[in-house]
Amino acid sequence: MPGDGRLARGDATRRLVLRRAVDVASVDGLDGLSLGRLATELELSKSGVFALFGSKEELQLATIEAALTIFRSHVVTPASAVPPGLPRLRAICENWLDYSERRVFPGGCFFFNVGAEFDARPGRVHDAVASASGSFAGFIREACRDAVSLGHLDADPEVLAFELHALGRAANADAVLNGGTQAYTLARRAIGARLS
Amino acid sequence: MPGDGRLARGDATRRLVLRRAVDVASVDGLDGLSLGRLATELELSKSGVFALFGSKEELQLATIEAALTIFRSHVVTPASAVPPGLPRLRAICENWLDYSERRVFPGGCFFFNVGAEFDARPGRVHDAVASASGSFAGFIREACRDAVSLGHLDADPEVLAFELHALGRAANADAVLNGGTQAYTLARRAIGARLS
DNA sequence: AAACTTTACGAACGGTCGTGCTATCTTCGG
DNA sequence: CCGAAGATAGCACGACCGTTCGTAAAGTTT
Repeated sequence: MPGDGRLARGDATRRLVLRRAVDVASVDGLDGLSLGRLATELELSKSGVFALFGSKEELQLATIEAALTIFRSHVVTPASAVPPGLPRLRAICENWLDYSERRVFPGGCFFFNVGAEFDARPGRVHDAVASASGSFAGFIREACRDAVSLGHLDADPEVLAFELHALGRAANADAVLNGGTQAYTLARRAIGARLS
Repeated sequence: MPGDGRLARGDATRRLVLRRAVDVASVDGLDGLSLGRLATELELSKSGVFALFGSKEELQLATIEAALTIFRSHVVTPASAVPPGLPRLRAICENWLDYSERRVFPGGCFFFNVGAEFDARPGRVHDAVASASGSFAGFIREACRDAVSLGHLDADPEVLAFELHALGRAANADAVLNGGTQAYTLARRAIGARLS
């Protein structure tokens, strides 16, 4: 019986599909996702993939959720393990730049891409993206507040959080668009200047 | 005879189509552009619109070119008219934030959106977007170099240019995704701190 | 006025999209 | 060993996609 906490068998296929879906979406966007393409690439039937999610929108939402899990495991969770204040703030920035630079998603930061894709469209997908993005922004903000209230830094925490988030995203954008690693170098220098 | 420098008369329709195309693309992306949709909305025939450009890719490239003209007229050209150094640098930032905040394109900055859309895909559209984005980044960089060499500021001009560009784009991204104007306020505070 | 080019249209094409239905296959409790 | 239930496949649908072709007006040139 589903819903009793045990894994349904179909969860294996679901995971397989979602793993591919996040990679595809990071390059071609959540609109670039297509049931037929996923099915062909994974040698499944289109209707089988469809049945796993029930609608394209549900597939998109599940893809966001899957990407969020990966993002958290690379950036948020390890940073939460280091002491609050400046050390944690540094860890967040460095983990995020690594996450982008190592291309955990082949198209660069998943949420940067789908955020730009859905920023001006209404609907559940927009809301999910905005919520994920806002949650990470809040995480940075809290770390900045800690660093300031612990006396590690002297700055307006709201502005500082905005700056750090901005620098990371710009590095991702420039590096993916133009290739090379210069953008990460610039971002690290700017972040370093802000966190000293 | 075409190509002799005079305007073909079909340019009126072409302009009409492109004006709509940049608006559509700023919200739904260059892939979200469709010949049929443009034709329906403008009460033209699909084949007529198609014939104006010859292929969808050419339509996308022409749309980028049209957006570039609008962007320049709002941001680059007026800033070029103010004295080089710090005044021009301030003008660039303020013009850009205004351009984003006033929604010259309904989906926010056109090049932010299509940059994120095509950053990881190869092809002529990617190259055109990268070139446009890089050209504006170069414009900021030059203004930063001027400001430093004129003694208006003391900073690494490369890093400063990266920071300013990053802050603007982040303000656009956050404001379009979440609504409200708080992101612009934060960006203006951060930019003001950098330019004093 | 005749010849020709430009501009736009309408119909049709092969293809892919998301979405239903129906059937087959696997799995597992009784 | 059987039957129920879930997972997957096969097939068909209507809609929309970019593209092609033939053609009818409108404008220009001779």
